[in-house]
Amino acid sequence: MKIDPDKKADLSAQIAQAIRDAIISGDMIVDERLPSEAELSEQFNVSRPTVREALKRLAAQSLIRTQRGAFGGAFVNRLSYEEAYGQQITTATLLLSMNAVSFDVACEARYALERACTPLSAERRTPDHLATMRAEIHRQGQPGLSDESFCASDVTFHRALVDAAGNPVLSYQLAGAVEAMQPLMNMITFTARSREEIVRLHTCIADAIDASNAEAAETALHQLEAYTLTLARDVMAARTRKTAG
Amino acid sequence: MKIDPDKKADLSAQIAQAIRDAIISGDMIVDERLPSEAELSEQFNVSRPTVREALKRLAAQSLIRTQRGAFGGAFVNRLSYEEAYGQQITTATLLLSMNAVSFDVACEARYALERACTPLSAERRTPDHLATMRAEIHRQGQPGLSDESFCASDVTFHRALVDAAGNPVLSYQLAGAVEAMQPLMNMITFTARSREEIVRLHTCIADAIDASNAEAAETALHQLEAYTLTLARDVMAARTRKTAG
DNA sequence: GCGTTTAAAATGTCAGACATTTAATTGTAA
DNA sequence: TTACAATTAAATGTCTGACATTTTAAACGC
Repeated sequence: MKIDPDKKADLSAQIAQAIRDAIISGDMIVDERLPSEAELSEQFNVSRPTVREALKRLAAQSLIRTQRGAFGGAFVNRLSYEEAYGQQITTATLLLSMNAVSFDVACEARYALERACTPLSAERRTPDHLATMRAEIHRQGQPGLSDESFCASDVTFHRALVDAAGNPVLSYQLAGAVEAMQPLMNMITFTARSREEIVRLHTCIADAIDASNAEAAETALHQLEAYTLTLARDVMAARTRKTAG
Repeated sequence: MKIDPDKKADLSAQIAQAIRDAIISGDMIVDERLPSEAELSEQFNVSRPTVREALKRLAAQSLIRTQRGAFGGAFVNRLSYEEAYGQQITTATLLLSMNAVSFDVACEARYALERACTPLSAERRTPDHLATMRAEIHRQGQPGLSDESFCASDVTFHRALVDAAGNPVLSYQLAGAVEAMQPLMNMITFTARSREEIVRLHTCIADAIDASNAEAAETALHQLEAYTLTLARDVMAARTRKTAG
C-alpha cells in the first residue's frame, strides 16, 4: 500500500482504493489500526482533508470505523452480517427504483430465490422459525390491519422462511431481494378477499415446511408468485384506466 | 431534507444520511443536481470540508457523481447494474473473508442460488449463452491451463448459466455469490483428474440447459456441489496434516 | 457568422488552527 | 499501598481562508 501514480482520478478516490485493496487482499487484518490521518497525509503526500475524504469513503462502505481520542484512530472493521444487510438493501432498493425494473422481473427474482431456500428450510426449520411464521399468519388475518402493516408482516414471514434455511449467506442475499421489493408491494391495495388468499397460501407454506415437504412449499410459492402478479396487474390496469379517463 | 438535530453522530454522517434519505424516498430524482458545496454548507450551517466529507460518503455508494467546472456539481446518480455488481462483490467478498464463513456454507448458498436460476435458464437460454458455456467447457479441457485461469473460466461458465435466466436482478444477486467465492475456490488445486470430472458435470449442465431439461441441470448442479465440497475437504485435510506434522 | 478569448462557477487541494474526546499517566490523600 | 482525581497527550472532528484546476457560457474580434 504505497503510491498513486499520476492518474486522473481524485486523490481521495485513489487513496481510498489503495487502502481498500490492502484490506481486501488481507494485507490489513480486522481490527488493525490504520496510521493516523497526519501520518497518512505524510505517507501519501497529500493534505489531511484529502486523507479524511478518503477515509469517509471507506467508512461509507463499512470497511473502517473510527474512534476519537487518544489511542483512537481508524480501524479495519469486521463487516457484520447486519451491516452487509443494510448495504444490500440500500443498493437493491435503489437499483429497482432507479432502473424501472418491472414488477414482474423483481417478483420473479424474489420468488426464484425463495424457492432456492425452501429445500434447506424444510430440512432445518426450528420450532422458533415455525412459531414466527404462524404468528405472522395470524396477524395477517386480523381485520383492522393497515396495508402497510400487512406488507411488513409479509416481509417478516418470508424472512423467517429464509432464515429457517440456517445459512446466513443465503439470508443475507435474500434480505435485499425481499426488502427491496417492499416499495413495489406497497403500491398494491390488499382487499379482504386477496388477504384471505395470501393467508391461505402462507398457511400452505408453513404447513409444508412444518411437514418437511419441500415440494409442497415450492408449489405454494409458485402459486403465491402468480397471485401476486395478478394483484399487481390489476393495480396497473386500474391506474391506466384512471389516467386514460 | 433540512435539519440535523443535535444528535451524537458526525455532522458529515448526518448530512450524508439526510441526502441519502432524499434520494431513496424519491424527493430527489435521477440526474437532479444537488446544491453546490457552498450552498449546502450554508443550508446545513457547516463548513465546506464537512459537506465534502458527506458527499464523498455518498459517492462511495455510487449515489451521486460529481462533475467539475462551471455548471458542474453533484448529481444524483442512476445506479447501474454494473455499479451494483461491484458493490455486491466487494461486500460479499469481505463478508466471507472476514467472518470465517466456512467453505461449506458459502458453497451451499452459491449452488442453492444457481439452482434457483436453472428452470428459467432452461426455458430462456439463447444460442449465445450456450455458445459461451460450450466455449468455457472447451477451455477448461486444455492441458496447459493454470489453476487461476481454470477458476476464472469456471466463473464465466456459471455466470453464463445465470445470465441465461434473462433476469438482471437474479444476475445481480448471483454475481456476488459466485465471485465472492473465488478466493475460497482458489485455495483448491485442480488436478487433471478433478478437472476431468468438473468438465464432465459442466457438460451435463450445458446439455441439460440446451435440451431445456431443468431437472437434469439441477441434478448435475447437486453433483457439482458435492464434488466441490469433497475437493475442498481434501485440501483442508492435507493442510491439517501438514500443520500437525 | 464563426472562431477565439475571456470570465465565471464549480469542484479539487492545501495550510493552519482550534475544539472535542478519550485513555494513560501522574499526583494526592486515605 | 491503594483508590480516586487531575493532568496531559494523542487522535479525530470542525472551521476559515486561500489557491488550483476544470469546464462551460458569454463576450469579443475578425
